[in-house]
Amino acid sequence: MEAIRILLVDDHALVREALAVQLANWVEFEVVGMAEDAGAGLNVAVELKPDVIVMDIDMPGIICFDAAERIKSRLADVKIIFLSSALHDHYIESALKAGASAYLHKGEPTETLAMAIREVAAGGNYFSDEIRSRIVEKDGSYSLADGAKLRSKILTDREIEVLRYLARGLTKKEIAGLMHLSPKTIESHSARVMDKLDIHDRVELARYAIREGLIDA
Amino acid sequence: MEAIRILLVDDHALVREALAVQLANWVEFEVVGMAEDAGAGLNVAVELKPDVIVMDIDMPGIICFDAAERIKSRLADVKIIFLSSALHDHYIESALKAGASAYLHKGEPTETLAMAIREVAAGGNYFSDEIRSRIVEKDGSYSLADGAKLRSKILTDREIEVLRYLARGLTKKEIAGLMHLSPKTIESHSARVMDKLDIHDRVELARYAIREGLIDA
DNA sequence: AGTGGATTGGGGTATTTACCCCAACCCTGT
DNA sequence: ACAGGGTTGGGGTAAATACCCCAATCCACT
Repeated sequence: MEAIRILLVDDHALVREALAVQLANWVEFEVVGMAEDAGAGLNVAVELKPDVIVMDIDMPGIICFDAAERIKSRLADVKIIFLSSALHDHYIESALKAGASAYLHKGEPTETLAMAIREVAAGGNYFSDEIRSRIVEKDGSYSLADGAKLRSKILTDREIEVLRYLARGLTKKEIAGLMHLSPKTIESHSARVMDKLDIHDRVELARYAIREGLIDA
Repeated sequence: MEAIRILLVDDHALVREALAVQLANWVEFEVVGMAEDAGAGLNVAVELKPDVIVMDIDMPGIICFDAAERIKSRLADVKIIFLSSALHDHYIESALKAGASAYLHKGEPTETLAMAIREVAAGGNYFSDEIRSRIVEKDGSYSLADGAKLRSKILTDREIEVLRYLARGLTKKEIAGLMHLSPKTIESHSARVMDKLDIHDRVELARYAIREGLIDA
């Protein structure tokens, strides 16, 4: 049996190395490369063509989902496993949209990660229990269940764009300038975002955006 | 030579186990226990009396500094090493006040952690370069340098209290009600906080409070 | 062809914020 | 005894926010 070739992506050298050593306990795994951010992960991935990419998401925004999507478009066969300490619906949804084969909590023991790797390498999926209860399968692809969608009420692209500016403390006038729109339009988007999220002031909005990983604190 | 007995505290099972395996590469280290949060760490520490405690700080507020302080008061000889992916002045200051012997960034390679462990076990200290530039030594104990203190300007108790409410999105009127004070007083505190921190809107204030661990996102 | 959602924008208003001024009071340290 | 910092509050103003109303455009879906 051939080894499952693994690429690790995590911005913490300590965690990265530690995971690599851990996975070396399984003879069927071979960690062929590591990268310290999603961008580097993309480059290394196309170069090494691993079977499975284990990608840590937590800190620096949503670029990892972006990178994952681009990786999948170039290497259709690669399986992506997301590791996270947060289980926000937005993360889960983005991961699923990016074509993740697995999503698991960092709190799980290494055995679970090993199982997930074997599972996805064989063409399957793995999702932690808390996540499985929030997603639905359809034609072999997964998406957020409606219940969860209601919780992470679906914001449109434009709304999310405005939300990110709002949550960084820009005034509506400033945002209007940046987006080449009327302040009144920003006002409209802002009001609809607040309505959808049932949030009624900017501070709560900012905290929401931080929790959902839309911006850093 | 006797082994250095180590206790690992990290809320991610994956990271915890991975670190343990990593440290097993050094014969002079013995990981005698692990805990998944600061509270459990306190209990395990008094039970096992390790030489060194490696404690991860990132997520759940400031309890770890609290726990660290209590551990130090019960086991004066134990050395505490903090791991963090953030280098906020408030964290550093809290860690130093709690009696940390080392503080290092998670981005460092495992060798650096090993070095730090050896160093503190021998009675020394270890701080990453970025940190060493921000702290000063005095009579064997360390504290934040004035420059850094200027950046994390010293807020009074009352100011911090008001800041925490402000950062949670309460209006000044609501805060005044909660604290049995005039809205004008809250206004005064708020203005002084913004002045000291050189922050000019509530959203930035909230993000500051979240970064500093004063509130959760 | 027509419905609906997304995007864009305007009018108006009440509340809240940020910022300026000022001044008591109390407590602590010299 | 006196200075200085912390805490408490007031008056006033300009800006920003939250929230209500409404409507034109455009694009996709059936």
